[in-house]
Amino acid sequence: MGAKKARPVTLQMIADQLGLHVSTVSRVLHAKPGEGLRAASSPTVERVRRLADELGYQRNPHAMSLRTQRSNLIGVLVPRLSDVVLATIYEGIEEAAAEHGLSTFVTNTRDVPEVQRARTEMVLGRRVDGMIFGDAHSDSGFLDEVAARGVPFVLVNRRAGGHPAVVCDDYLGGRMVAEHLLEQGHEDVAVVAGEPYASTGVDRTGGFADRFREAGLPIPGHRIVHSRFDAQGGRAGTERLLATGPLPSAVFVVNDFGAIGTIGALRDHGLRVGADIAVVGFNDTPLAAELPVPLTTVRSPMREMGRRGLRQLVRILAGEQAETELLRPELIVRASSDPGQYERLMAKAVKGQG
Amino acid sequence: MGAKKARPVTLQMIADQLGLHVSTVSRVLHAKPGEGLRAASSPTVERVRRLADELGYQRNPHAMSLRTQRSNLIGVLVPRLSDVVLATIYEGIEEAAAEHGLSTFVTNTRDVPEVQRARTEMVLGRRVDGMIFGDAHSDSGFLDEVAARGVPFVLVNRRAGGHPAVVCDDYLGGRMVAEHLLEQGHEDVAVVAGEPYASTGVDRTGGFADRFREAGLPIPGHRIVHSRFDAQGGRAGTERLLATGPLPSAVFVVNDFGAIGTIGALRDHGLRVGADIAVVGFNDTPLAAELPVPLTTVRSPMREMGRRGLRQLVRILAGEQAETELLRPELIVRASSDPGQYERLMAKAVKGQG
DNA sequence: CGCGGTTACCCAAACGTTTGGGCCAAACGT
DNA sequence: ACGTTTGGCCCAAACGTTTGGGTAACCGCG
Repeated sequence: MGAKKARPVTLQMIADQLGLHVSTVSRVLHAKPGEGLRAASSPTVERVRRLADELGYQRNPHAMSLRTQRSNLIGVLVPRLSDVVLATIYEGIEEAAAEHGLSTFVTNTRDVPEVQRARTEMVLGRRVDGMIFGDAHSDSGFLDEVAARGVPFVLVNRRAGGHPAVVCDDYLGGRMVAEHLLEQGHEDVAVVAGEPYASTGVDRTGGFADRFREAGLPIPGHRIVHSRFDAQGGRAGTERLLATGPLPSAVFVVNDFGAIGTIGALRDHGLRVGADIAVVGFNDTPLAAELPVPLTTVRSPMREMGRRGLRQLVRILAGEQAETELLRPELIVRASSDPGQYERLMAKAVKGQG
Repeated sequence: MGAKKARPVTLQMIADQLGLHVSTVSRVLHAKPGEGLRAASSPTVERVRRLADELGYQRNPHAMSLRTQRSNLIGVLVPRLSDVVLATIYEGIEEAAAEHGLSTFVTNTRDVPEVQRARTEMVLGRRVDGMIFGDAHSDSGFLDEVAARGVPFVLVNRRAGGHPAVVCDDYLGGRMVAEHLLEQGHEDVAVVAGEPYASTGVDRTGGFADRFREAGLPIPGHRIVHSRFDAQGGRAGTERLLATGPLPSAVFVVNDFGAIGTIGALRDHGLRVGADIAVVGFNDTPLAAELPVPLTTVRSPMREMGRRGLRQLVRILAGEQAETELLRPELIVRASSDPGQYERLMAKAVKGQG
């Protein structure tokens, strides 16, 4: 392998080759249109530009960051990237970051407070310009501390303590689900509400419960259980629901992956989702539509949330005021809670078999 | 907001406060055990250490990288983080990186060659010490170019062109699936083989097909279709399979998410997975077990793959020889391809209903 | 011809580290 | 007593940029 480790080309090299001073080259290549006017004559500019990309010049970001005290780096904390919701939000963040010439730095905290602290320090140690937290805990004084230290940041997906955030209107989403189930005539419903420290689950549950209360059907406490946000969590939560009292006619799981666990648990109990019991999820994860009984769910604009989160952070970095954004959710009704669709599904199935 | 943006503490500040020279402080704080012995007297060392963490000193990574020409940064390219397989691998990478004092830098390429190139340049522009590719295309001269430039890298998940890689033994995994289906007496099987440029799908299909050929049951070409690696891809591939010729008795989908699409398509055709047709996936994604009819699949050590990938890269960076690793897969038989389990499932269901 | 204003540059300091080489004094060896 | 070691530190250069401040040459103008 003739793998030469050629020393990268620097401004100095370009300057020497052209008989110019390094500062001139710097201005020619990097000065913003507004200020670099008197940098060099246009033939010189031409020569510099040509040589620069002939040699494949790439600015050394470390030198630049050192000098300017700005790294163009953003730190992103998420509970876990293997959660498709956060992964998708991150895709949005990264996309938008690239458009702004920023790079991102993402790390998993598993929703463990000590890890959040440790990773935050680590990321800050990397001298990022700002942070995006996708793992905010609503109780968290931690974020207040971070804010007090003057670190610019925004929250995405979950809100907390009035810090600038870009989230889905989870409360509204919850109400939409309630509205839908009420229309279907459900009166005895249950909620698998997710982790109590995450605003997502709490708000969704809140909107849902409020709407039912308004309909004169308040949801009793034992019909609301907390659980982890994954399939195992949904399964465990559902088992607890099934263990206490009679079967509800519908269950709202605040997250699609949880809903899959719920579906598994119901199946184990011999219950047919869509027929014996309605199930509704949240997020409209790609596989919701592909499940054997397609899942009713609320579509939240995940990628857009990431994009806007980054945009807000950029505004903060520019010294502007950030504003919390509430993105609009959309209810997607499928067979898991719609007898009409369920019927058609089964009809097709029977025909296919015959 | 009393958000003071205190200038971070530097070696210089510590040195001044202690009446020492900055180089002494540097050696005290950062010299490796072997070489820093004669750096300072132990009382001095004590004083420096104490003051450093009293002031909360954090080494400036940009200055350090600039000086040492080493960034302790690793660039990671994946097709998409919203694919739980890659996300999990990345979790492993990140975990291991943290243990080695490295930070990672991950970005999505959507398997689009131009994006791969562009992102690679971008990441290299950030002066990473090495790269991990999770999106290798088997045809790719691109990786050869990268190697020729002397960039240290390893591949994970997919192998290509003899470059150092850490992958699951996909060929063996495919054989295991074939073995299992042969035991169940299947003679007419089909494969949804994924993207032709990804070694994962190709190898899995290869192992599967070889085993069937050895059993005297070669798989005809029209029984193997290519498709994207997600649910939509699985669905589309399956539709094509169903459109051509009689129903196979089993279908091997080289990826769990694809399998979900397959299940959706079969359901639309009125076919009961596990009864009318067997389905097998790959990767043992968390939801495979939770599906209404639990999915037989091959467990691949994804997180471990990430960890080992990073370890190999570290070895390369240390000047050692990297070696390609083949991780052992494990067959997980569930109801989607096991009549016994399927029976029990249905029995429970009926009992639950009664 | 002197003068103000451009134009087209150069200079040098600074950002915070790391690191090879000094230097001085004390301890040691003979 | 006199070299030699070694402990404990300091010096200064270097990494590649950015940026506020020159300055020399030239132009137009009165």
